[in-house]
Amino acid sequence: MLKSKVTISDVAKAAGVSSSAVSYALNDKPGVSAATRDKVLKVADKMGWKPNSAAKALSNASTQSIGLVLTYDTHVLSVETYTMELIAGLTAELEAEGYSLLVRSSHSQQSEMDVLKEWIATGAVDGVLLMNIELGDPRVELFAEHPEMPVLLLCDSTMAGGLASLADDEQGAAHLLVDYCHELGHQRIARIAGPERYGHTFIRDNAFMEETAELDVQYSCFHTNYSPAEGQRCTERLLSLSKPPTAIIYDNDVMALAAVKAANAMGVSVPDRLSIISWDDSFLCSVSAPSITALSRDVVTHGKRAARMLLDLIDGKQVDSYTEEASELVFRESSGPLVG
Amino acid sequence: MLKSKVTISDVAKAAGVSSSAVSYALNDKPGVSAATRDKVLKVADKMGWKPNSAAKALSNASTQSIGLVLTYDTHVLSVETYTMELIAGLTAELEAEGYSLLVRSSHSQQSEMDVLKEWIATGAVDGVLLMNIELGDPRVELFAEHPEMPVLLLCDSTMAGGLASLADDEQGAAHLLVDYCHELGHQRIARIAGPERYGHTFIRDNAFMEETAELDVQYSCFHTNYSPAEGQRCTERLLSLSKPPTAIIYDNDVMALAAVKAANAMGVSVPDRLSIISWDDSFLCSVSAPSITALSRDVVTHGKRAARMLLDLIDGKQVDSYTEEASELVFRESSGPLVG
DNA sequence: TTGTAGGCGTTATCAT
DNA sequence: ATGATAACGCCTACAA
Repeated sequence: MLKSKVTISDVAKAAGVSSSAVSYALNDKPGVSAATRDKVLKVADKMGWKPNSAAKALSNASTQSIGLVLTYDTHVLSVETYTMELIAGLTAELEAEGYSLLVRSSHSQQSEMDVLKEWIATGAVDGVLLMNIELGDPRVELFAEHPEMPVLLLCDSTMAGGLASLADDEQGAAHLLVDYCHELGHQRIARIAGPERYGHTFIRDNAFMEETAELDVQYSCFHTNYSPAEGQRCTERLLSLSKPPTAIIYDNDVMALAAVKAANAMGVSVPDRLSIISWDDSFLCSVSAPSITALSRDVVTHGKRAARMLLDLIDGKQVDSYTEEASELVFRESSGPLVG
Repeated sequence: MLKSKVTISDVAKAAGVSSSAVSYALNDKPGVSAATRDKVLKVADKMGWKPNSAAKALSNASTQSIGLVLTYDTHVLSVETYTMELIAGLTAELEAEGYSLLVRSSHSQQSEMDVLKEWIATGAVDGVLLMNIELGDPRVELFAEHPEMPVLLLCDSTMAGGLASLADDEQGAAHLLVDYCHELGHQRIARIAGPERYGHTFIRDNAFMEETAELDVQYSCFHTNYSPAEGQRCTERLLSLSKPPTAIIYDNDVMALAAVKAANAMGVSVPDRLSIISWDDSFLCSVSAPSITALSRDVVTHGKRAARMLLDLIDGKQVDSYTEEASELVFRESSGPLVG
């Protein structure tokens, strides 16, 4: 029966060696003979020794954990699966290194800053992951001032202020989407975007303007708070125009779903008169009727890569900012050429 | 400019007092005069002192965190929002106490056990939350053997082996569902359940058998892996019977959604010929066409209560097992009396 | 009321 | 190669 409090000096006593010999043996470090190492390992195993994380952290300054602050309100969390998939990817990759994910939630930007400052000051985590970077985000400046705390930003490198970042290929995605609409013959396309303050919205906005200008396609854009209600409202507004767009791209899936309903209610048939495309793919897109064409990205893999990069940063390795391969478009029933 | 490494003795030196005086002052403990306390607090604040979490943990045996192991595979995580909502509730409640949620993932029951044993042995967390309890779950025994580690089980108290638990009112929910179907005039009802090994499936099975027997309603049940594919398959099988059920209850929403499609494909109109009800409510149920009647529970609040109970356990308070109020049924388009 | 000293478990620095 | 010993930062008897 293993007692739960076996210390390194207990093992040392039992094995008849010093505690430093035990430490070397258990950490696979030189400075101890093979015979001693074997004996120590055997004894430690039999006694059920496990390293005390607090003591290790105190002496090492290594907590074996990375920090993530959740800022989404619960309404969004109960609709979107992005964060959960990201966490799944993160923890899966961290698991292999024995790392944990330390999660805190915050109800405001200020309280998130407080948590981050606390982490920096107390060393409660070995590294930090930042998501939903905004334009002029104070978090970027905070970590720029504290290079001792490894940090990875999930955003375009142009917004990372020189810090390491991991981004989706928004430019490539915009190209894919606009090209697809253009090939289907759509001349007026619109986009219902997320909040303007988010960095990735900004990047998408630029990319879309460029791509549509290139192909000489008419383009308009509304910004929303990602809610189905706003998705519906903007869709109705666009469809009421004398020359409504014939293809609309939505920055998330719930707005696209709301749009399908709105179009139906207005008697605009999808996809014959209107193509609806979602920037985010999810189960919702495939079960919707009609099912929704969507840009699919592998969020779990994204999370794994983020964890890998952050672990490398913690290891002191050189880590270059990275952009994921362009997502792929999953063709479903909600999009097609104009009919009639 | 605050340096990030301010220790308690730095503050003591600056304030011209001893380190113990500083400790007392900062922790609001007696043993120091009001004047000294004020001075210490002022100096500590000016120097930007923050307690080093590792040192605190080492001397206190308190890590200010609770542990949660994610075992769901990524496929399930990308479809269900339950876990994310639970995490949102947990972290929201923990936030107030300055606690964090420590998340690990595991790919097997064995690896989850390893993580839990590690937590118990190293004291990496102050308490543990266990979800998806199975019949004869080894985790229950593990924590029964380690009463020094506070633990809360999200399951019926009958499966908790004497440990503290927080449960949904499955009995009440079953009563609600069966009663509703019976009042609509359904005489043959079926249930497409989750995996038989889960404790809550077991509890639901029993409750359903009792409730249907009570009202003399014919009842049959299939167990699945929660996937839409199995939801579809079981639905088709049931609808092919010479005397098919006229109401089917699904243990989760994605199966209910798949069922709507399956019924449509077989020419069985919903709800005129078949009522479809989901045990779990989510955004999916409201956007489905037809929208799906569902049992709605507030998972975020559930998570908050779980965190509260676990914090109380950590505080050494007496915590009684608790069962949430029965969920409520949200009436939508997929259910109704038999027509024709 | 105050300060000193010892312990928490580990790692790192010295001697031997 | 090995074994004392000193950090790491905090808390808490205990002594002054």
